[in-house]
Amino acid sequence: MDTFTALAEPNRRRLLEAIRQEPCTVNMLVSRSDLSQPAVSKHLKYLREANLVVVKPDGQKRWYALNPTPLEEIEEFLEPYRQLFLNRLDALEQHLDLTSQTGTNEAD
Amino acid sequence: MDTFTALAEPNRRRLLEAIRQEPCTVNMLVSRSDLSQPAVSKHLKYLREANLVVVKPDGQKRWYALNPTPLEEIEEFLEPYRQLFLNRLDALEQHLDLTSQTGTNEAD
DNA sequence: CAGTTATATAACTATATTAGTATATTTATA
DNA sequence: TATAAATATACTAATATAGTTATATAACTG
Repeated sequence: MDTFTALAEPNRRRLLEAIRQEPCTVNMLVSRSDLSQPAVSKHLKYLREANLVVVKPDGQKRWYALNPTPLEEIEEFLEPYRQLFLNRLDALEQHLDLTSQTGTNEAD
Repeated sequence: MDTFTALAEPNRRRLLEAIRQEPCTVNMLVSRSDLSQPAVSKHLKYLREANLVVVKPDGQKRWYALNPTPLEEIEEFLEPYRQLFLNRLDALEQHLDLTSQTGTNEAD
C-alpha cells in the first residue's frame, strides 16, 4: 500500500498520530481507539506496507514506532501547490478573462 | 469525498497536476491521460466533491481549475511530522534504550 | 506442562471504488 | 431542424477495503 492510500483512512491517521507521540504496542493502540484488536492489527499491517511504521518485537509485545520518511513523498507532491495557497487568485477567472479578450470564439 | 481520499487515487493526482498547470476542459484531460472520457468525468466529480477543483461552463465546454485550499488540510496534518524528518533518530530504539535501563519488566 | 497474554491471520460480509459500455443532456453548427 | 460535439450519468463487472468472529502462534506465568 502506498503512502497516499495508507493516509486516506481516518482510523489509520489516528493510529499514526498516536504512534507519532510515542511508540505503542498493539494493545495500547486498541485501548486508545474504538477499534477491535484485529482491526488495529490490520491497519498496522498497511502502515507497515507503506513503511510508515517500524516494529520491534519485545517479548510478546510489538512496539510500533513512526517512520516519517515516506511522508516526504506527500511533501514533494504538495510543493508545487504551496505557492498557490498564497496568491490564491482564481486561476480560472484569470484564464477566462484572457481568452475572452478575443471572444469565446474567433467569430463571436 | 475528503481531501485525503481524493488524493489517494493516482489518476486523480495526475489529473490534478494537469489542472494545476492550466485550467483544462474534460477533453483536454482525456487526451492527456490514459482514461476514457467517462472515467475522467467521474474522477472530476470526486475532485469537485473534495473542492479541489472548480468548474466554469463555457458553451459546451467546462473549464476545470484548481482550488488549492483543501490541500491546507494535508499541510496541517503533516506539520507535526515535519520536524521529525530532520532529526530522524530511530524513535523506537530511543524508547527501548530508555525502558531497557530498568529491564524489560520490573522483575527481570 | 497448563493456562493466559499479546498479536497476527483466516474466513466472511458488507460496502466502496474503478473502469468500461451505452445513453442522456446540453450546446453548437450546417 | 438534423447532426455533431462536449460532458455527465446509469448500469454492470471486477476488485479492494474495513470490520467482525474465530482461530492460530508465540511468549510469558504459575
